[in-house]
Amino acid sequence: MAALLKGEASGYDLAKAFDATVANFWMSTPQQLYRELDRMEAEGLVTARVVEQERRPNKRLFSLTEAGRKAVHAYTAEPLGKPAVVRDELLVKVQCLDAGDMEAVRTAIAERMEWATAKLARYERLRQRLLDGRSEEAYFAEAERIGPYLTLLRGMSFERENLQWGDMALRRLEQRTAALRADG
Amino acid sequence: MAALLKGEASGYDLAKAFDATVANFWMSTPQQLYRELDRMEAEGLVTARVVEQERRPNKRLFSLTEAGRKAVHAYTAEPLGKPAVVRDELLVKVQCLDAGDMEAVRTAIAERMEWATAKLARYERLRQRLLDGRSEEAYFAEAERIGPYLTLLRGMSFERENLQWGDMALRRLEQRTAALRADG
DNA sequence: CATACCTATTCACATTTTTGAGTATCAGAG
DNA sequence: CTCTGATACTCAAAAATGTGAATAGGTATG
Repeated sequence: MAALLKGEASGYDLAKAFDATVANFWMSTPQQLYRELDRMEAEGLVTARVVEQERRPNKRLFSLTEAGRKAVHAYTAEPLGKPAVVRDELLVKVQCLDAGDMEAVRTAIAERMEWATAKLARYERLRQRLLDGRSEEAYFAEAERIGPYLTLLRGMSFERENLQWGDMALRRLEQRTAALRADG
Repeated sequence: MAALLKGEASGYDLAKAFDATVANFWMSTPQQLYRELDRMEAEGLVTARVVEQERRPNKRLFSLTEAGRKAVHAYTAEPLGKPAVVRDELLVKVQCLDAGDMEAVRTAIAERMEWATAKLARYERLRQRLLDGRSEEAYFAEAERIGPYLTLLRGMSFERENLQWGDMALRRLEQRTAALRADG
């Protein structure tokens, strides 16, 4: 979770930033964040600074300590435990499609595609903001941090794949129902 | 979990079949399977049939009941709760790459690529087994069940994307270290 | 003939994740 | 002036998941 601390931020800020940037490969609820932050504070990896706000509830701004920075470094160095965890209900439905409600599955795929389109658009906006007018080449050469950009690209390619696959699947299903109808 | 019951099978069989076919979008431990099977038996969605084996421990063969079949149908019809859950440690490391151990992250990406290659090969073998000599066109037209084939294709495109992205990322990182060295 | 791994399942426990609410303040809409 | 919604958290409890080992016979390897 230390992944998200590249600047000072409140738990609330993080929860939102999460959605925008890392939701792609890691999901989380606010509760989890706060718990982790508390834990990390106890371990001395982050420090909290309470900011009194006149017209808002107080918030705690967290920042990485030297120890935290080291922990991040150590984390990246250690071998990765598991390859990846994917859990996609849509694909479960597609898997049982032949014994299930074909029409509903089709709708579900279409919905997923819409959703992917929207996400792709958001990613693209974020990407343009990161690039800030520069070419990708220039960005990779100049930018301070390229990690987030690389993960963003992975998220984009994932959503594009979703779209392509969905398109293919819908076409195939249509062909099939047409063929089956013709067959009797 | 009802997703995997298209034929009679023991818990052990399922656990293995899982790895081969659905591990792609759903992960599970044996315990979870057995627990779910017990639960589903209690709910009447599956029936168990004990098979005595001379030279092996006895096993219970499960099959879907009519109620189970209906439950599957109902499941595919209901709207999907969450889009998907991805949780990839590699991308977390890539995200912190700039504050972490660049060399280690590079190794991790390379490892992931090897792993993806292996997985792709297994998927391809499975695909050939499903096609069984037929063309894809023919398969979609004739086959009894196309759901598993569609999810398999999704798994394959996912791994291919992993490879492409990894390749790109490694190239960029190399370029960058070269550029930074030249810069001082 | 010892060793290790495969079948087939179960148990107990630990950890994680999710769910759903509760607290409190302020801004803007109607 | 009330109501909704955003900010900024916290708590308790349930549900799901994962860990690690125990059991117990069989089969293949050296």
